[in-house]
Order: sequence, then structure tokens, then C-alpha cells
Amino acid sequence: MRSPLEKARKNPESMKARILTAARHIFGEYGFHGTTTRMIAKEVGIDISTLHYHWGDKNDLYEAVVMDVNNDLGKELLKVEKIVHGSSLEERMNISLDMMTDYLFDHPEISNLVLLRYFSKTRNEVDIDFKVPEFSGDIAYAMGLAKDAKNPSPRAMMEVMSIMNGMHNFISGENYFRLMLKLDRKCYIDLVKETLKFILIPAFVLREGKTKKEVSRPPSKTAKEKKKSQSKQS
Amino acid sequence: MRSPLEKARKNPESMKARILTAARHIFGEYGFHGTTTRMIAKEVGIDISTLHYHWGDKNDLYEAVVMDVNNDLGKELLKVEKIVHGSSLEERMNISLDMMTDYLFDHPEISNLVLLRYFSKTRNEVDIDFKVPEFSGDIAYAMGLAKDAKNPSPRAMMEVMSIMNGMHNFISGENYFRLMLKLDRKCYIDLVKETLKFILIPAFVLREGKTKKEVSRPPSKTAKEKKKSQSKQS
DNA sequence: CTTTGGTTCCATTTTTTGATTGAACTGCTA
DNA sequence: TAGCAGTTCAATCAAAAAATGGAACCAAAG
Repeated sequence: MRSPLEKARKNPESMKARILTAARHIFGEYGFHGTTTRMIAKEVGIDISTLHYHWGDKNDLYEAVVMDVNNDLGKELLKVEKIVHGSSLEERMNISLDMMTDYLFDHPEISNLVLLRYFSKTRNEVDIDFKVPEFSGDIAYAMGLAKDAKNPSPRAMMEVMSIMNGMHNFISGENYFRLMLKLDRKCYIDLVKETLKFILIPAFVLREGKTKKEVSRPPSKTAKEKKKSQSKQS
Repeated sequence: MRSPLEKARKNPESMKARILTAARHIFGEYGFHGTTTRMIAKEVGIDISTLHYHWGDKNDLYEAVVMDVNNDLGKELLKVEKIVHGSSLEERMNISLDMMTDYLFDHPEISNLVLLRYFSKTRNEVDIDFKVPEFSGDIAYAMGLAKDAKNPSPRAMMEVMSIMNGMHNFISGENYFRLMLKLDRKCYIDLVKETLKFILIPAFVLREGKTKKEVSRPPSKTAKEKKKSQSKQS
């Protein structure tokens, strides 16, 4: 509890926290350059100078927003991992995709801001990226794609990013895609979940099955035999 | 050959075309609000007023850029479809992913601009979207996911968008992801292709196999038999 | 009651940005 | 050669946007 960010989040009613929340939404919707400090101040119902008093200049506020959003995302990922830990890969993916999709649809600014950071540049060289923690390594570890969360292979990282981006895309692009498909929100959310599961799960489950099969007979077998062949491989 | 856009593209050396090209790159990198007309003019090496003389105001130029990029994307998709037409689904996906990935890596502004349009709003209500053709329906048809390119099911559309976005993500995010993974460009491109194929192909091929199996024997078969059962389904 | 620190707003400054104007230059044609 | 259409640029304007300074307000401490 030291940074101004944590301080602001401690009391969500505080002016500092209210500004941060409004900034999250507006930066998420319009991006850094598409957002003016006036828009944020107006959303909160305060004067611009109050905003500057609390958060310094626009860059500082943006930086705080990115960190804040990343914190929340990290917390949620940890929560999900606790729940699915121990289940089979297919089960883990099913539950994780459900939970994360629900969470992100409740907080679409998170997806918006994550993607904007990947895909769009800022004119100022605000290189805050090195301060923002990356979770892909941890997810790769949790999925069994990496022996060590700190040293995941590029391939494992890419696979994890495919999953995360798959979610972010449909959540961040809701306005665009949902209008195109003419669906109401609930239908859209369900369809996103189904599509993500349809696309993502087979690849991973199939590969897991293959590495297992390599050292055993093709047909189904007893649990004991499975365990043996599993320990044999790798 | 009537619109100012087509006119400009006819002669790529013309000032109008040079401005359009520069605008593609800069709008793609920084987004609409992150780009200033001065940045574009400077890139071309001309005065701002020359830019306005040729393209009107910033909105008009942006609109032209979006249309231009979309034209190019449509042309390339058509080219790829011509080549892979008739092959098996797995073969089609393999080749299409290879070709489209190569093409987009050569023209990353396309991916940039497509994604920015999905994920980021513009302050002005420049509703150009209704003018911009959507290819997802045609791809769905070409993949056999829809009986009619004009009336694809939402589910088919979502599946196609998963594929397209999967590509766009890694191309548009190259700077970010490649720096993170510390790979040179060639390695990164290869890894993108492998990852996309690994993630995307199994889901579709598996489903196709399932619907096929319903009307034929499970084990592998000769190419002749395969062809027969292929024509039987659908 | 007075002081003090923290907070907010109003008014203003400075910088950036989009857009226009008019002069100058070009090559072509009558 | 004079005239003209098409282009380009320097200079400038007007609006938007970031940021600041100082007055006013308020609640708690002395």
C-alpha cells in the first residue's frame, strides 16, 4: 500500500479513484489520443484542474490506468487458476474460458486497453510497458505448456496469447461484431463462449492425447496403464 | 475507374497516391486521433495544404485509407480462394493461412487498420462502416460453413472472424510480441504460421470428420473413397 | 476564532492541430 | 507570347487541447 494507485483503489469513493475509473472507460473506448482530459473530467463532473491536481498530466493518468487494469486482470487470472487447478486440461479450459469471458464482458475496458496497447502506438515515448507485468508465462505454466513460468518457450507464449487475444477480440469488438450479427447481448456472449471453446479446445486436447498415445496402444486402456505411459514420456 | 481512390491508385507515382500510401502507414500505426495531417505531410515531404488540396479534410482522407485497405484485402482473399478452391478443408486452411500471413506481414497496415476499426472509437461519428464491404460471409461460404455467402449463420461468422482476427493480432502486434519473445522477424513469422495452424485447423477438420463419419466407416480410406464421401456430405 | 492543509473551480496561457488563403510555379495550348 | 488549369508552398487563422496559477472553499487542529 504505497503507490498512488493502491491508495486510490483503497477508497473507491475518493475523487482520485473516481477519476481513475472514468479514465479507464474513456481511455478504453477512444484510446490515448482519442481521449481528452476534458472528456474524463466531464464524465466525473469535475473541472480539469482537479484531475491534474490528483493525477498529474495525461501521461501519468494513462500509466495509472494501464497498471490498474493489469492488476485487475492478474487478480482474476489467479482466482480462476485456483478454481480449475487439478482438473483435466479440457475441463480447465472449459471453465477458464467461461469464467474469464464472463469477467471480461463485465469489464470490457480491460480488453480494450490490453488490445490497444498491443496494436496502437502513442506519439510520446511513454515506454511504460516494461513496468506492466505479463501473465502469459504464468498461464503457460498453469496449462502445462511450460515447465517454468519464468522461462516459457516462445511457442508456448504464442499459444497462450492466441487464447487471451481470442477472448479480448470478441469482448473489445462487441459493439462492432454484435451490430454486424444483429444479436442481443446475451446471445452474443453465449456465442462467443461457444466459438472460443470450439476453436481453442480441440488443438490442445488433441495434442495432449497424442503425446500420451505415442507410448501405448491406440484403444482405450485402464487408468493404471495410462499413468504409467504418461510418466514414461518426456 | 471513377472514385478519387481508384484514380489515385491508377498512377502510384502521383502525389495523391503517395499521400494515400503514407496515410495508410501512419493511420495504421497511430490510429485516427494519434495521427496529425502534419505527420502525413512530413512523411511525404510536402506541405499540409497540398495534402488538403488533394484529399479534403482529415476525415475524407481516413475514409479513403480504410476503403483502400479493404479493397486490397478483398483482392488478396479472392486470389487465395482461387488457388485453394477444390482442395480438402485441411489443405485449404493450410495454404490460406500461409498465403494470407505472408501477405499481411508484407502489408501490416492492413491488419492495423482493420483491428483499430473493430476496437477503437472515433470521436466524430464518421459512420463509414456501412460503406466498407465485409468479407467474413464470403470466407464462410468458401470454407463450406455457409450455404449462402449473403446469409451466413452468426456461428459461421464468428468462426471466420476468429481465424481472421487470429492472423491480424499477430501481425498488428508484431512490434509488441516480437520484442517480448526476442525473436528475429523470420523466426517470428514462422512461429506465427505454426501457431495459427496448430490452433485453428484441428477444430474445423475434426468437426468435418465427425459429420462425415456419420455416413461412412470410421477407419482411414483410399483417396478415391475420400472424394466420394466428400461429395456425399453437404 | 484562527490557522493550516487539502481540495475544487474559474480564468488564463501555451501548444498543438486542422484548415484556408493567396502568391508563385509548372507545363500546356491557342 | 499570353492565358489558363493544375499544383505547391509560406503564412496565417481559428479551434481544440494540455496544463497552470490563484482565489475560494472546507474541515480539522490548535
